[in-house]
Amino acid sequence: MTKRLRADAQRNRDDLVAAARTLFGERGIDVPLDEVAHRAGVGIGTLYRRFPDREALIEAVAIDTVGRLTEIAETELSAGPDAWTALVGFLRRAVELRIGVLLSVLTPQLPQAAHGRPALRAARQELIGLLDRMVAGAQAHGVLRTDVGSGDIAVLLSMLVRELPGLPDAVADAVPVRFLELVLDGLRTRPGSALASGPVTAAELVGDGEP
Amino acid sequence: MTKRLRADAQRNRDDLVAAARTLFGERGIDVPLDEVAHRAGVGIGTLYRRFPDREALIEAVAIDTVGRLTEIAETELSAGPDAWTALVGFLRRAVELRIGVLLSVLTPQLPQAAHGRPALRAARQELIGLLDRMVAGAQAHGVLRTDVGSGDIAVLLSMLVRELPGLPDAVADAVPVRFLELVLDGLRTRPGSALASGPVTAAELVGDGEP
Amino acid sequence: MTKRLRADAQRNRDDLVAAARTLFGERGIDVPLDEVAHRAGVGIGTLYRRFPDREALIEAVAIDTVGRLTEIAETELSAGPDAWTALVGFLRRAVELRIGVLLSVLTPQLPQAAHGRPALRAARQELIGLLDRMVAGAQAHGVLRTDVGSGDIAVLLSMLVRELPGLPDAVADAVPVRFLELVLDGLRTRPGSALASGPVTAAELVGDGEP
Amino acid sequence: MTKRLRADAQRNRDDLVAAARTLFGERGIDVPLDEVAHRAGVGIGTLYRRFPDREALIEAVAIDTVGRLTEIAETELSAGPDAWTALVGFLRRAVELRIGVLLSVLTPQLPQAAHGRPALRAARQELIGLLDRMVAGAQAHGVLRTDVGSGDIAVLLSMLVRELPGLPDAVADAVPVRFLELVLDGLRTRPGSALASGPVTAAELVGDGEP
DNA sequence: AATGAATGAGTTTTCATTCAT
DNA sequence: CATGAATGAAAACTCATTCAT
Repeated sequence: MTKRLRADAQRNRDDLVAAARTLFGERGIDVPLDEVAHRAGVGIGTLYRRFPDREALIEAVAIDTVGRLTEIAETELSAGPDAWTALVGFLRRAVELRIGVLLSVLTPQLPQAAHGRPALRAARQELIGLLDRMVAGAQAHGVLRTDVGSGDIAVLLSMLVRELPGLPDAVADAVPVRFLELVLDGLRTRPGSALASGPVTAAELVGDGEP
Repeated sequence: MTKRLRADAQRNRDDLVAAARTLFGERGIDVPLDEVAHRAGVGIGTLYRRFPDREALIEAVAIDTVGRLTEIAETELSAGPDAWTALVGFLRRAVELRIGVLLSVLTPQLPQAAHGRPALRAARQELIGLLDRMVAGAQAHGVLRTDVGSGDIAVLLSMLVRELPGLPDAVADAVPVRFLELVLDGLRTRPGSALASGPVTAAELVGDGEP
Repeated sequence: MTKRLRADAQRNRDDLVAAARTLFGERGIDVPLDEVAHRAGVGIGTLYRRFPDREALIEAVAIDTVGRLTEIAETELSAGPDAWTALVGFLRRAVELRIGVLLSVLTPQLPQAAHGRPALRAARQELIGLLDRMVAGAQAHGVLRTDVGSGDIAVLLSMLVRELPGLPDAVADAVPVRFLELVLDGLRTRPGSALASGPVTAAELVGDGEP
Repeated sequence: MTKRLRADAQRNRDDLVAAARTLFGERGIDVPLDEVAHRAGVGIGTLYRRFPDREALIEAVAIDTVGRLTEIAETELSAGPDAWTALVGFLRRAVELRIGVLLSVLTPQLPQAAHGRPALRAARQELIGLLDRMVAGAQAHGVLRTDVGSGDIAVLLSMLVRELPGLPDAVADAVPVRFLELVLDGLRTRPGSALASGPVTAAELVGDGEP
């Protein structure tokens, strides 16, 4: 890994990632980096010392986000009575916290190079493994329809938590949760309904090989 | 309305709106207006003569989009055997054509002033009326769950057709259709499942009075 | 001369000059020509048909202005009991009407070429002759100090009627008249006071030879 | 005030104001900001970092100018044997240096907001106080006519030093000084001559309260 | 290591001038 | 002749990135 940062430098780094996560969410991935630095309470020079360009900052936010999701997935899997309960719990908590945008949304915006950076690949691989376990388990129990895959779950989550700018606040707050429940109803096995195409696996999403 | 444009000027205007629709969709609402003009095959000056600023162009695209949706809704309502079939047809065709982004996504990005411009309000009002008819009819027939409203439909459509940048092409193409079917399964009346909050009407979305 | 214009074309031309005179005064010589055309109630194309470029329009306004001043000077000279009275009357009426800006202010802004255009030269020459008569006469009578010339009068007038942007309306209205009276007091012969430099003749102003 | 700038930044700022002062004078308030930056020897970005828009730069030049006038007035008042001498000295030196344009000319061109900015108001207030002292003193001694006020002096100065574009250089150089002397002759108390309207105070000019 | 100043390329916007209708 | 649409060069303004302090 990289050298351990001095304590204050580490704090700055964390503040920058937090500021970026918030502003990327609120105002889009194109916010002036000046503003990210300012919200983090540091100078623009400090931002650039820590992240050589915008891409590096995006990657850091992506890794941070994937990490949060992984934690949630682990907790739910170990706590829950079965895979479907864990999947539902995972989605509800992620939606609640509005985490997810970056898994498939921002991450792929990164230019080729960044895409395959080891740190991000590794973090992603771990999350994908957990998603696959939840999906496979829930399908084995017969409660999750079999024409969806872990990739569908990942995209779904990204879609649900993405900001829809301009909605009245009350609606914007309610929508992700409402739609998740709607979709959960649609995800449950039901006789006679089938999607035209086959399941999308998480691995397909990131263009890697098999997990 | 405003004075009728000369034939060639009208053609240019149409080309500009078409170019903007495409580019806004492909590359985001921030594309250089230069490129919009170039793709429309006119000079930048012509763009600015017709649309005094980016906002005006966005509004034009928004009105255009709402108009397309209205047409589809009218066709389906008059052709279909019942309201639910019309609603499903409407959503399938809109998703197929990837129309919808602007109803609740771009439109609200407009600054306050533009928001209430008569032309846009009027177009929107008409579409909302049709959505309400489809929703109310399908609920009367007992096939659409009663805890969703026309506003849910509008937001849903916007969400489904919004570009999720960075997905592999195959996935990006399949996702909106797959998810629509999933959600349609979730939308059908089913015993014992209910959303926590009440229906969202389309009127709520735009901050106008009652339907 | 140029060919006589059709009646409506002549009216358009006059309207354009009037609009330009007003707008040049109010907003400076750089107003968009679009606005001049619009205020005159014609299309921009019409403006350009009549005046090939901004310079030509300025020249037209200049000639128009010089003509108005000439008329006033002639009236005062023929009506007044003596040259000094005529001079005072000329200045008071010109200031009252806020005419004068263009004599030495706008005119010289014209590029070389325009400067010597026969029409403007001729008009100017005529006015200069009248100014010289008034000045020489008033000095002969011993009432006008002899260290000023007709050029001083011309510049003075231009200075007095020039818009001083941003003054409260009441002040802006009062100032030219107040200052004219102040200067008239200063212009009267008085023992013991003399300007460091000699009189400035109107001919010097326009860089022509002797009249 | 605002935080102290770094030494080199302060130097740049000063250079920018100096360049703007010169170019505004020579070529009008509309010179391309590019050229201001270039003459100051910095990039356009530096200009915009320091002055967010043209207006801010104008305000800075205005404050600078008012400050110079204040200095001159203070010197003359403390050095001179009496108020009239101080007033004459003040006007002669200001005219000599061609300072004054901005007091009533540029300053008021600023949009409403800028107009009342504390820094400019304060600087102006100080100068107005000095002008009032000179005027009142000279009138008390019976040498300055009583139907003029400090506002007349301010406007007069602005008028005298304003560039009259297009005059032959020799004339343009001589005019302000010549006319000042003429006006000084008109300003001296003289029996039987009175202005139609009352004195204009400097306070009236800027729309503030009483002197 | 942190800071914020400087730079200049990229965009937006305006407007004089030309030209098709 | 009149009109107003189209054009593109020029000026305003923003922001990513580098660098001196």
